[in-house]
Amino acid sequence: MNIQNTIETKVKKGFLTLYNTEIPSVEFQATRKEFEGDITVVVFPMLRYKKGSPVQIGEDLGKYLVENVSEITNYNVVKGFLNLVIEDAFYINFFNAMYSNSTFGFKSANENEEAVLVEYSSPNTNKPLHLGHVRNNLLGYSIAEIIKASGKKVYKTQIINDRGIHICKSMLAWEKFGNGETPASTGLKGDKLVGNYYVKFDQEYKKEIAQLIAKGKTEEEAKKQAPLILEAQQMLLQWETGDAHVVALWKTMNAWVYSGFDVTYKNLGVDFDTLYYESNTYLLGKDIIEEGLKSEVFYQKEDGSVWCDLTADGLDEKLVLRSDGTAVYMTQDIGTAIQRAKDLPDVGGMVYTVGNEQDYHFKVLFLILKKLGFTWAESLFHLSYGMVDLPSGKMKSREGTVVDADDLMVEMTTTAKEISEELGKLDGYSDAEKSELYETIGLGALKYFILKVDPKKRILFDPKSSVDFQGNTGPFIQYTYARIQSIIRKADFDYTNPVTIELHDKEKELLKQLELFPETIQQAAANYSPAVIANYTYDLVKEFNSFYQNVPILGEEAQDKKIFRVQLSKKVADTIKQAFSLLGIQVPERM
RNA sequence: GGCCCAGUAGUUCAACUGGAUAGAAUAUCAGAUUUCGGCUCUGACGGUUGGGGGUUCGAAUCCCUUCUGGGUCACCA
Repeated sequence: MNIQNTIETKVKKGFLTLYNTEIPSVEFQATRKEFEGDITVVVFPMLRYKKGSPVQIGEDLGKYLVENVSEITNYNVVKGFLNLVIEDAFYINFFNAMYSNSTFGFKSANENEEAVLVEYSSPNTNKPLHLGHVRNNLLGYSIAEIIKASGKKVYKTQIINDRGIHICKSMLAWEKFGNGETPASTGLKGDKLVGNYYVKFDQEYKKEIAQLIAKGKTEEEAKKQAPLILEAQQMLLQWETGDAHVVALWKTMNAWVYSGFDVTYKNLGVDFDTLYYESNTYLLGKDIIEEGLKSEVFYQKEDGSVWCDLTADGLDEKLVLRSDGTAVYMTQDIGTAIQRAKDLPDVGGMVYTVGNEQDYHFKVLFLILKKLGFTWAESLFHLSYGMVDLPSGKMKSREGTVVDADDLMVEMTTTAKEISEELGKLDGYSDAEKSELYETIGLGALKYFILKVDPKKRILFDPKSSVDFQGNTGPFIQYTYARIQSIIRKADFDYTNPVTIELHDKEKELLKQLELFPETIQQAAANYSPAVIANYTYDLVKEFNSFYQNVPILGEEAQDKKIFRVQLSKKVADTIKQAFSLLGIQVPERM
């Protein structure tokens, strides 16, 4: 069924027949546009097994293939590249086979295969989500969808960092300065309200520090002795001992934040299958330390602290338990990973979507889990991504230079509205339909802009000019989709049955691009890169636009060709939709 | 300072993981299309892949070295 596999087998056989030598594999690539042919065999690697002129070997193989593979009609050799021409019938058959397959390219989850857990988002509950979280969420959601489409069961999860000194800061500031404000009384989103008090704390704290310094303290002393920070620390202790008042306040304020996050997640279009709360997991991991000590993965220092020596692996020594017996971040993460493997027994691998500033942390975490001997520890992946910078520099939440996630989405939607109204093709759309459309376009632009870039690279985000609506952008692709829908609406004849025609060059190119979709999904999953999907989709759209410009569709006179072209257009539209669903981007019927 | 990541047209990004003359978009310029939606298409211009060595049939990709930018090296999370 796959032409490449067929050819590979034949090439191997041909090589054996011609030179009496076996070759383990054959290297392929798409034929460059300037040469005749559809698929290319690279001859150079074969020189290892049979010395000689690559051109001669190419000629011999080409001749053999034309004689022995019915689908190959012609060949030519350029340097060490053997270009093969595939007959139209092969592409037509391929098209007819996949035309009615609505999940073309997607593999359904194999029950026997291990599931993958994808963690993303994982916010603190003391402030709203910002642009950095947006990249995290989009990446995490998208990679989960891609892995799912590649044929694995996926669980989406996040760990909510709902406890700790940072939460106490917001709580304390609200108690002191809040006058009983609530989201209901202020009309603010819960996460925004709580975030304001986090900022408030910092402002007041700074004042206190300044006062103490004026009284002759050093900065370091002042930071440690300011009454507010002492109170916050006190509050954290009370929380840990289960103080009724503090716990009640904590629950109330966290509930506000969660309802705020829910709105943001819904607008972003992301979701989760399971949730973990740090307040439930922060004590995990200690018992593992005991076991690790017995199996000598860890060792104890004289003061009682426990360490893992990773110097043999080129890393440092890492603390896993404090001398007072309390846990550190690493302890928690070890415990949480193990807990998840217990909760979801079919999980065989985990993906952590976390920024690249934690590269070292995850390297250490994975190594420790391996040393502890967990089988799934071999399949852990840190989906590390670069920062999102603004033209004005880095985002700092305390300095108010963050781009808020909610504001950003509103801004994108507004821009989409302005542009769409200018072009005005929306007669007959209700206001509700219109605003839904603007959201589709605005978010499409944002998501595509962020996802088309390799995760590892940092992004410079200019809200004003970076998000374009032309060229390699989400709206450009959405537009192409909408235009195809327009054609389909106008196709008022029966085009359901398969036809056989002679292919136009543009049609053949489009079919080749469609054929790549399944392997593109696999590649994106293997590389943990939504960018692979984004770029594929863009290439498909470009190929379609070229076809659209050069070949009449509804205007074609020959009935069979007309039918085929409508089918082809429809399949392109379906594939765009499928591909975009992997990026979490919707497509409009009209725009 | 040690370790990690990035460096590709003016700009934003690619390059099937070592393959052909490094490709798109954008911007600029020139054209096509009274036609299925003028958010379309076709050209032109634009490159010492940060620099220098090496490995081989062949390097943006692998190795060494060097420069620039970022991150990280807490009994913080």
